[in-house]
Amino acid sequence: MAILTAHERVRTVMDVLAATYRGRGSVELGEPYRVLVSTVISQRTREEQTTAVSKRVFAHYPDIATLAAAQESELLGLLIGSEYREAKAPRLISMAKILLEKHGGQVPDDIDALLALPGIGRKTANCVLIYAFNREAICVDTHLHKIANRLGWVSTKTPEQTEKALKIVMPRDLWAGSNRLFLQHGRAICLSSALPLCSRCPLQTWCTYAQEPTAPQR
DNA sequence: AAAACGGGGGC
DNA sequence: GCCCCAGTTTT
Repeated sequence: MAILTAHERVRTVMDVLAATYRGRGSVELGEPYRVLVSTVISQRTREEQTTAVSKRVFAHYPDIATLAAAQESELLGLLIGSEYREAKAPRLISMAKILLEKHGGQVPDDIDALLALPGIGRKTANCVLIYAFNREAICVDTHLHKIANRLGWVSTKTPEQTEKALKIVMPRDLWAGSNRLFLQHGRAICLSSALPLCSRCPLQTWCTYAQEPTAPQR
């Protein structure tokens, strides 16, 4: 029996995920402004809420210039349903102003420029690189961090360490699509709580957590 | 590295 | 009422 490389093992598991969550493994590109803003809205926020809130926000502020000129109180109202909206509202407006003043009204496609924007951390910056600019990046959210550790692919404390470790273990062509795939799996099966639904999980045979559950990782 | 931030929806 | 959730920033 052939010995599988780490890349081959990871690919096998992600093929199963892609088959389980049809369509979730492919990357659909969007307009950079919309990707950036909807990704900020999505921070700590469920997908359904994100969709509804984003729709409202874009109806009022269709581009960077209109967002930069927004009244904070109005934006705050539109953001109801998105977590931490009181922090997000002023940051989104100041972000839009910075994009106008320092980036020629464009969303930068550079990780460091993105990280320098208010309210943009590593997770959001990588999401923008992936969904706005089709770059090969890994967007590590709580689900990917948790599941990569449970599967035994990495053994890391922070999302940044996970990103670095995954770039070694995961074949490059799977990086970008891993985001949606693991999000879907994390909210359906591999729950953050102490009781992930391992008995229903298609990855059991490859998973160290399913074989020996330990404290949940978030 | 850990704590603070902070609120809507589902049960 | 209680618990959970596509993070970022500050200590």
